[in-house]
Amino acid sequence: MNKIVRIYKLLSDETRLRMMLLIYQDELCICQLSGILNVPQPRISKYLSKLRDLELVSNKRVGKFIYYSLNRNNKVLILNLDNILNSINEYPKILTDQKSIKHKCGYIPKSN
Amino acid sequence: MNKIVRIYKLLSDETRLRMMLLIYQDELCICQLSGILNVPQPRISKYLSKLRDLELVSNKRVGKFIYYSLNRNNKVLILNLDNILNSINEYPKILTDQKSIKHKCGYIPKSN
DNA sequence: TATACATATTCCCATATAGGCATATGTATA
DNA sequence: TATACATATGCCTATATGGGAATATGTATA
Repeated sequence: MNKIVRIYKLLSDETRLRMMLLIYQDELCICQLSGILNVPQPRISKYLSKLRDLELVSNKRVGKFIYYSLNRNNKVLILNLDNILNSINEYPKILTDQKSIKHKCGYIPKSN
Repeated sequence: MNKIVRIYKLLSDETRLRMMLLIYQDELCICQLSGILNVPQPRISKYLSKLRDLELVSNKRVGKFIYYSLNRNNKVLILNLDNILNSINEYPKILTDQKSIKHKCGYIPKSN
């Protein structure tokens, strides 16, 4: 039960949850996440490292940037994120976050 | 997002999660939960009070005993508990807990 | 109404945790 | 190879949090 409990713990913080939803939809670099969520870079970096510990994210480097995205291999996580997205109208912040993804920072679309 | 985040927080502790699964299946009094989970009574009582804060449990008094059960009105909570029960074989502890419900303490079955 | 038992709450402390700041590491480019 | 920028990590502190022990509250019954 260790893993599932740790996943719930990661979900139990609003900013981190918003971040997870962002990289569930798109691959984003830390500077983008930092900008969208208005949170200092080291904090984003630490959040991501916790996700890495549980193998819930992948990243790829493109030049100076490292693009993070959420893995789809964990049922509990996906179940919960999908559930939120399906009721996105109940979560205005999430809606706003999703809208502010486009064209920021050094963003390079997925086609790369 | 406050409520959903608080629910994840409640789910993010193994003992509390086990307790929630128990009262999702049956109405149980605190002494039973204390016995099954091997956790002191005041702690169980505190766990339940957090669930009460979010209106996730109901209780009814029968003499000296107070029987608690989980409400079914919160989608996120039910989604996650059902998910665990559907994969119960991955969680041997939960399986054991469910089996140890019967005939303990002053248990009075639901027919009351 | 005294006693026993179930549950709730208060108080207190040890521990964990989050988050800031500084800095290290890695990469591109002038 | 020096500089600039993106990201990761280490260190430190304030704060939150969990949990224990004691005790209060509520109920039944002798």
